[in-house]
Amino acid sequence: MATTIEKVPSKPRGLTRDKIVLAAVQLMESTGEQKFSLRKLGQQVGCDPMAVLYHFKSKDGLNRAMAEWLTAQLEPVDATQPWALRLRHLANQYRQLALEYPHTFRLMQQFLHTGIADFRLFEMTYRSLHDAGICDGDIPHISLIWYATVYGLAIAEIGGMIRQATPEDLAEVEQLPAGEFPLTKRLIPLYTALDASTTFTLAMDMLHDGIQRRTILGSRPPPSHQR
Amino acid sequence: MATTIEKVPSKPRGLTRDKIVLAAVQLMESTGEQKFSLRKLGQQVGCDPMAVLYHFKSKDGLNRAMAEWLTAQLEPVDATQPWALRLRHLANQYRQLALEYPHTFRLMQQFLHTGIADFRLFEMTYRSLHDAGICDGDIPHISLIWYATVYGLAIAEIGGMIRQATPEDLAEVEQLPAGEFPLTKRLIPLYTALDASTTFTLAMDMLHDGIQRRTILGSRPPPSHQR
DNA sequence: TTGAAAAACTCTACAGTGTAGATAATTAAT
DNA sequence: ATTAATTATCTACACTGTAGAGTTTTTCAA
Repeated sequence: MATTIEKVPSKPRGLTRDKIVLAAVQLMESTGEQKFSLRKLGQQVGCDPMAVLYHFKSKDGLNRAMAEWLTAQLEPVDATQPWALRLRHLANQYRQLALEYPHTFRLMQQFLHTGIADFRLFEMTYRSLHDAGICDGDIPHISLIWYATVYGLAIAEIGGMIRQATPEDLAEVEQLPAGEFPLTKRLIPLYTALDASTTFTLAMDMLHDGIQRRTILGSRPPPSHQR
Repeated sequence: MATTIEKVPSKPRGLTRDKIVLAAVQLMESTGEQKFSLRKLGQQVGCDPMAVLYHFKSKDGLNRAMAEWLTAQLEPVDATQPWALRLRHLANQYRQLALEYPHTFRLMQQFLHTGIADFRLFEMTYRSLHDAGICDGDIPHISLIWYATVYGLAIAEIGGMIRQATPEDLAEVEQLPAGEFPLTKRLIPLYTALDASTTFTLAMDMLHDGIQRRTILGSRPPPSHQR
């Protein structure tokens, strides 16, 4: 069933897949996922809603194509740079993409295997980890961890988990019983000045340090988790 | 607008909120988010669909309550254990929850602030990080990173990103041009024996090692990221 | 016990959704 | 020019969340 190369059946005239996808992404970002609908999309691109459904078999198919488009926006990293810089650059691209297309980005969670663009990115990640000195046996685990972390951070940010505390947050914490939540009460003010990009950078630095530590040259004493 | 303590308006008879939420979670897990509907839920609990909407103001409100219920399933960690064990235990609980309620778990992403149950968990995390020796100024960043990572890993697993490679995957990679994807082709067989729980454990170990390294006692030479 | 206010629940209706199936318009190929 | 295929539209259907009015049930004071 392999989703190999789609044999483009020669598209004569009218609206192309690309135009529809682009309009779909724009609509998705301006209305949000809830309000998004095929009818509105059809109205936007000036065609019957069913035309959209002809090009992509279903709404699901359209969503997949949108995710694929997003993935394609990521540009390849410079292979001459040191591995850590490459991963940092790639991670930042993911974050930027999430911030620019927050609603569409969530689709990337669901449709991970969107096509060949993914393999391009995987290969880049594998290459970086290999250059870092990670042995083949560990690369699958670590590349998955890397992606899960980047996605997790990006979605935590656009989902509102990583954000500055609002006055409402402060008021809410204010009402908590002091005895049970001493640290929450002490720390909540620090959230008012939180910088999300700092959080992201710190997270990736910690992860990359951890990766380096798993290499032969990376650590003086072998890691030896205490358990 | 603080979501403080809901003043229960004395529920006389019939179906309680709890029963509805429980049935909703079960329905969500048996049908998936797409097929879930208020009408089916009403049929399941034996009442008019509008009764559900009376107790929770909207479908959104119901979803929030479901997320809240999930959060409440997490049991407090033993405060006498060392900090790393506590965090590990909590992380594993999250993972187990995600594996048991994959569809409902995704709602937790959207509705992070679900009530007081969250603060209980936050306080536990803060306490662990504090006991680890993290200074107050770093705790917000690191606790956010911790949650983003745990969520990211859990959702990557239930979303199918962290999984063993299928024969279809192998066939798909087989067709890639060898020149451009040497590592992908070399590594893909390793995915057939991938163990997701190992990946999860490794990720959390790396994160916790990184946390320990950020403490005063944790590292011989101060981290000093090479850039 | 009675009356009335409040709460809990149901009914009906409506605008909006994705999409199957038949139809029409356009393009390509012989 | 006549097919045949592709591309786009139209109609219809089952289904969705929910507003609003109506109905039942519970609570509680006189």
